[in-house]
Amino acid sequence: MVASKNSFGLAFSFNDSTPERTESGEALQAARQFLLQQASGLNSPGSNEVKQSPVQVPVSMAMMSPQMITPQQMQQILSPPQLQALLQQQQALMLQQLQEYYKKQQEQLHLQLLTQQQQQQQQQQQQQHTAAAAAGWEASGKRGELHQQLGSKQLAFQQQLIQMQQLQQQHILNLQRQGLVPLQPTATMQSLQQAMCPSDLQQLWKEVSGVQSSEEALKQAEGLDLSTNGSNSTSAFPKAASAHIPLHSLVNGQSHTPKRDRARLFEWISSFTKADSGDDHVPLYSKGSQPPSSHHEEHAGSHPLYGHGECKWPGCEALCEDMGQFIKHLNNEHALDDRSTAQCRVQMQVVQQLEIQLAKESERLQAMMAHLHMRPSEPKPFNQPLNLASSGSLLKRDSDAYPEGLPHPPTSAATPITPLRQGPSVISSSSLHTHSHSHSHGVGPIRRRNSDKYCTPIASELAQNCEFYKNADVRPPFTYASLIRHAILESPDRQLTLNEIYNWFTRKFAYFRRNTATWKNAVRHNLSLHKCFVRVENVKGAVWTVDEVEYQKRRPPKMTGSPTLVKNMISGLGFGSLNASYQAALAESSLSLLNSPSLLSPPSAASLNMLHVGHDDVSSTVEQVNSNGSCSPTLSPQQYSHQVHVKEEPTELEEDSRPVSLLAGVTHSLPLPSDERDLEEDLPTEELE
DNA sequence: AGAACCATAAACAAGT
DNA sequence: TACTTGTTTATGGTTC
Repeated sequence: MVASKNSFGLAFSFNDSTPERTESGEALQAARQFLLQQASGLNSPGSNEVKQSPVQVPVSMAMMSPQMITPQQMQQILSPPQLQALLQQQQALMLQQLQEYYKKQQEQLHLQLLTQQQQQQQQQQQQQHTAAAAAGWEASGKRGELHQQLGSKQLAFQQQLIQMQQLQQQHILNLQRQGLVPLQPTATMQSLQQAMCPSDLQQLWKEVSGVQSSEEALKQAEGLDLSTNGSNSTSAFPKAASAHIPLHSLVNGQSHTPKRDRARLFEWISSFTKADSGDDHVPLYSKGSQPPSSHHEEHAGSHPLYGHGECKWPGCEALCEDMGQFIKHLNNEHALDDRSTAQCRVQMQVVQQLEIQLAKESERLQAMMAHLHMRPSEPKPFNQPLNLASSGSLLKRDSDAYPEGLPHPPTSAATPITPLRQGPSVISSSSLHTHSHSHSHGVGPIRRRNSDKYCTPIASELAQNCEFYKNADVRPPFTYASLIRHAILESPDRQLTLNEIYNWFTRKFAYFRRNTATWKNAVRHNLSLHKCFVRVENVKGAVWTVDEVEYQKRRPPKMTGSPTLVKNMISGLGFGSLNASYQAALAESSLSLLNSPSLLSPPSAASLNMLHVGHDDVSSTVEQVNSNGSCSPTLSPQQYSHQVHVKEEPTELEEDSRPVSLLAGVTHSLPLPSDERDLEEDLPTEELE
């Protein structure tokens, strides 16, 4: 007997053979893959409903293989606004599928209950006849015995069912935590409630199952430990459902679980947990990577509980050759009894709980997006159609397609093939590179190549997204060495003290405002390790300079020219916990790689258009990012050709430069928060409205 | 499998 | 003494 507590605090227990595969990380990965599959598989056969989604994913994303992605890569390859765009698309997809899933479950419940109601009536009639014919004492005794056996089975089964439901729920929670599942209390919850009215279902259940309600089953059904997700929510949940059942009762009940049921349950659970371990299956659904709505049951004459030749009753999966056999199976194995009704109850509560959780996570997501300035550019719901890759307007879009004040969805190296919905890749400094935007996002050949020798991958990326990095806690897709070099070259004297480098990091990147010990150590480590960084003694101490020759001697990351790798990187998604270290290097190099005309036939990302072909931000100069953090064009560092000399006190001009809200546009300003929380508090809440 | 690269952690020393 | 700065080593992850 193993009682464990998962990462979400959901207490559940398994018998000895508990498949402990629901590691959250794997689940997240599976969820990401699922989302990507959904995003890229809109045209896959069978996804009839999803296919009609107005949300579309750019071909550049759809063509990518989702299996080999790393979320961190995705985060670093895609520019932040592109991440946002992709996220939104996938959120929309996920939302749709969630809704369909709920509808499906409701449908299943309803149909099953109706079926059982009929069967119940038949059984009652038969029992009446039997009781009349046989000795009343015998008949009732046997019935009671059978009932008891069934009840004990049910208890254990229900417990495991609950656990399974929790696993199921956790998958969704994971998705939600990742921000992959958009939760919009308004439209979403309305539609969900339309699809699933708890009171109606409860009433329906009462009508159908009023005869044999097992008290234990009820307790278990209602005893789901909902503390993790409903603890602080004002849930409209039935009061009984909020009563928590002690863990030991679950455990005790477990001991009565027949082995056969356990085995089946484990099989069923495995169908979810398999996805966690990297399978290309969807955790949310019992089989395959498509939502249930896209399977056979959609066909005429099909049954919501029947698909892939097997029964889809929770925990069953009995093989049924045809519909007739399935109906028989349904009536025999899933007749109206305590177990079935309890399962229905569980299912109802799971659905209800999901709704509650949906609302909560929706609020959280919106708060997160508000904090990150990731408001969708329009007042639009997530499932608002995004610009299509084939949209010709994209190719013509000028910077004024995004009026000032609106966030300019930036492009990034992640969209080498087709444009995303973004126009200029500038988030905040829309005026900085407008001249290049006008044509750069067009088809490949028009890219503005090296015309600006100050445009390096890191420089252009930072120039365009400096406000984003400044405010969003997103790890910049560059190596420490590149960032250090950039900081040094960006300084007027092309030299910085260590402390000034620190300040530059914290100034430019919200990400580096925490874990200071870690990244500062890394900075020092890089300064010492790389020959390209030269320490120059000074009157005031030591400053660090860059030896460009040495810097460019660095061996470029070997991923150059590997479309597969690039593809995999691009197809990544999410903000997982994968190794972020090498991702930066890869992303960094990919920036330049993607600049290759051969790979960028239709260059979509304006930022790409300014990239060098070098392996890194190899330009010996630095682009227009001003050292005061204003991202405004300034003198080229090359104009500061004088020799290294004593540096002045670190300029804190940046403290005065007010980060521009990505949402409000460049005209707005916010005080630079010393802490992300400050920023969050400062954010106008209506931005996400 | 190994090399190369990168990030992270940590120990250590010298200077302030 | 405490902190900063700088060096070095070790480890783990990734890709080619």
